[in-house]
Amino acid sequence: MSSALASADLIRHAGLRVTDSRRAVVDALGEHPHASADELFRQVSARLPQTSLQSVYNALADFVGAGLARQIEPAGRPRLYELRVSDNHHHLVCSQCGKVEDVDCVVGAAPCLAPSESHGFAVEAAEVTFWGVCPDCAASPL
Amino acid sequence: MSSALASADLIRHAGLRVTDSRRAVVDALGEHPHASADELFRQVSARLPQTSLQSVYNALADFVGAGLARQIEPAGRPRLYELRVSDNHHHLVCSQCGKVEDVDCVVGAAPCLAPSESHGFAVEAAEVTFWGVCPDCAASPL
DNA sequence: CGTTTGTTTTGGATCATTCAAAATAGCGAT
DNA sequence: ATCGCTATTTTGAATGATCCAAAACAAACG
Repeated sequence: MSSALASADLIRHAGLRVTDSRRAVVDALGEHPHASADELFRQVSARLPQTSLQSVYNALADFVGAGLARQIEPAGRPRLYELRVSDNHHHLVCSQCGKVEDVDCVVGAAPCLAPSESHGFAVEAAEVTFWGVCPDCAASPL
Repeated sequence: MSSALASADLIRHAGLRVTDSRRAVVDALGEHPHASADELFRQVSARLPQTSLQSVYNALADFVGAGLARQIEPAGRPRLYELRVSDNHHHLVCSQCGKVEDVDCVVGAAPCLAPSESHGFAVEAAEVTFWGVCPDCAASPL
């Protein structure tokens, strides 16, 4: 398997020490993009039972700090993490089940980065969240 | 003063009973758009000391339910409330001090509502948050 | 003015996240 | 291979924002 090596390299190249729990978190994130700390903890626990939730939080914070992961925070939901960091994409969230899909930047280049009035702010980023109902939830009315 | 009357009307027309604390919350929201429950509680307490934080939460939840107020939730910050509900505008948040400004819908009508791929979702809304540094924070480096 | 029903209060619970100190383990140098 | 330095993990507890539920209270209608 090359994925074990790959995750180690990702971590090392980010300037972090390679540990079992960090590898497990990276792997879990690869299999479950848009997962919460808690979901990742459950995934990691399956293979590395001694890992603590706190370690998952630590790893995620380190990854975000090192630019290896990004976090998103849909309103009213726990923070989610993803490995896709190199591009500026947005998210589509199911308002019923919380499922998240990636959405490429909407209108071409960077109109996302141009509010009509900037109130003197030095605008650094624009975050777009689309809310809707996913196919599964549309099919099974509550 | 007409504002006391105005807030009562707003509340009544939303189908809610008019109470001192609700009026106080509406008034505080008028003076402090984009305020958190806690900030509003402090404002309200100044004039109505017996009011509880829970009542402010209750009032805000009722307002949101009745379409009188809207809530926004900038990542990593407590929920904020605003009375401006009739239009679909967005927000510009200072990443340092948290100050929030309104921004009218960016690209004209509703391109905000058109993600490039919708993954089969029935898209209902788009939420845009611009992050930047406000003039005050730019002037006074930490 | 009394009744009904919605609202407020009080006190506590919950969830996600963070803090801090002690124990442990990478990994570069020996 | 081992040492030692320092980063990381663990453990246990704390925090902040929000919500829940039952009892006391009050607005609005007749």
